[in-house]
Amino acid sequence: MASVRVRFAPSPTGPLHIGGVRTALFNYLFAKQHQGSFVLRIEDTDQSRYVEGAEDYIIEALNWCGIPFDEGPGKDGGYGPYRQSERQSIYAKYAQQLVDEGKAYYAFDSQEELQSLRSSYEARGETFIYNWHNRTSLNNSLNLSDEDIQTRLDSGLDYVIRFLSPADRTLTFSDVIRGEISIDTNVLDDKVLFKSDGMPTYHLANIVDDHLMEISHVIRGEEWLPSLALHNLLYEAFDWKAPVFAHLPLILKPTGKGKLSKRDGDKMGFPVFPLEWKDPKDGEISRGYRESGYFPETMINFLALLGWNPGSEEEFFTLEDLVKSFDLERVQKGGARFDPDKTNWFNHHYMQEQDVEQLTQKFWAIRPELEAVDLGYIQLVIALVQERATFVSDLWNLSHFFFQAPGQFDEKGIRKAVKDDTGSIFKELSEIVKELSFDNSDNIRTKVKNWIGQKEIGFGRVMMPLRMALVGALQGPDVFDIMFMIGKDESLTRIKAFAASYC
RNA sequence: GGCCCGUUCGUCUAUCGGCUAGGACGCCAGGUUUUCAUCCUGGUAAGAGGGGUUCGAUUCCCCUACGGGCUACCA
Repeated sequence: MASVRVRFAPSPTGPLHIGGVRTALFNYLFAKQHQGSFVLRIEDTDQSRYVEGAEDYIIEALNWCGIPFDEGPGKDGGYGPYRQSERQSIYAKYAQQLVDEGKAYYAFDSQEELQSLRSSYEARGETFIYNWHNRTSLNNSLNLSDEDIQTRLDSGLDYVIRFLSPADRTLTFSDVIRGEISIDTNVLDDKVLFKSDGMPTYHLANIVDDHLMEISHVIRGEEWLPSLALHNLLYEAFDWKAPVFAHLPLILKPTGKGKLSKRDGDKMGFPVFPLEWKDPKDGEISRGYRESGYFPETMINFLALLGWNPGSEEEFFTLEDLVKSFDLERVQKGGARFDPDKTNWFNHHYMQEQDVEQLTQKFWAIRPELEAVDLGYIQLVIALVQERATFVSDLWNLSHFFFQAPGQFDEKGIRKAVKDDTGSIFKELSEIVKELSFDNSDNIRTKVKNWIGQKEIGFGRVMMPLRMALVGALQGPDVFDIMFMIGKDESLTRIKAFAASYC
């Protein structure tokens, strides 16, 4: 049995968006599951759309997600080079072969001519299609003598090579996800295979490279479905065995119409790119999942479940789990709306799985005010608030009072917590706390609770203002854990400061 | 407009002719937390419409509607 080889073939025209990441992920999973190879091929045949830095971005994004390629730029697996711009010399030969065999032809129509033809058709409410019904009246080699063709070629006239689409055939081909698809070749156009700038179009380069790179399965986005007929016809024309095809559904906007776009993220406040991206042209910055505090595990998990499901009720999948469970045939046919809420829910889950020590490091790294604080102390704090956080950036809001006295006090909390007798209660409480051993939080808890019990004033009368004094708001972990952490002196200081301002 | 693909709770989805249509996110309620969050429990909510086929259709077929993609010398 031939080995499995799949490829992810993005065009370096900008940052990779999460739809692209998912395509890469599904390719990766399929390859690993079959002990196959995951190839990265850069489809940069359109020089005008090339964007500086996009290729590096793609590679970094795959690495961050934990789905590195086995073969690709800088990682030769014997099928390189992996940038189509570096394979330019290969394509002309194949285009020429099709011309020689009468399966393709030279076309000399200028882009302006074609444009005006399209416009005039459109004005009549029709669509211009360059194919069997008009190719004999257009400016191409089908209508010229061999000498005329040669003269034109020799004169350096611009030309493209177009595929000669067959007429009156009904093509049927299969897709792993969608089953059988059929199409009438009469509606196909004579696609340009080779451009006048000497570069192949996507269609030619794609087929030639997939063949030469011995790609066994093509897993790509649904936007390529309409090209499947052409691609099959090309395999047939070259007499090559076509790979197995699988077309993935698209990722749609959370609300409204259409596929997910960069603008949706800006508008609704979530990233659509794995990594932050700065546009080299206008300097515009697009948010990235990494920079926004999402874990790679989150990315992988939510993308995997967008359009695929295991058939069980499990929701949490690591990359290793996915390699085992993934099944192309269980991929959804319809497009899936992206759900930012569920993505955050996944991140909360993976936050809980984070190693406390590493989490402490990450937290410490983004909070300059913690520079001089003992890491062991920070780690104890993190352990106390980790379950409440969704992002690393949440941690400060959840824990600042462990490191510094509250700078301001929540007004609503004050109204709720402070009563007429709060001042006298705090006075007495301070005396009690002064005598307490702060060896552990249980001791503080027991003693203070006993005292409240004896006083018969109700727990809320003490606990609420105490929390306000310590935290600055009616929130946070257990009050006695906080007291234990910040220590006796600091606890007393905060109680005193609070009493001075609010009692 | 033409071609192709699709259509189960608001969202992601299970169901491969026979169920009170299941789960998750969100939302709501209750419990825990004498706070907030987490967490736990419960609730809310769906088969686009119309025809067939069948003893029986969410499931198979057709039509319509709606959604999506493509329709470049872009990928």
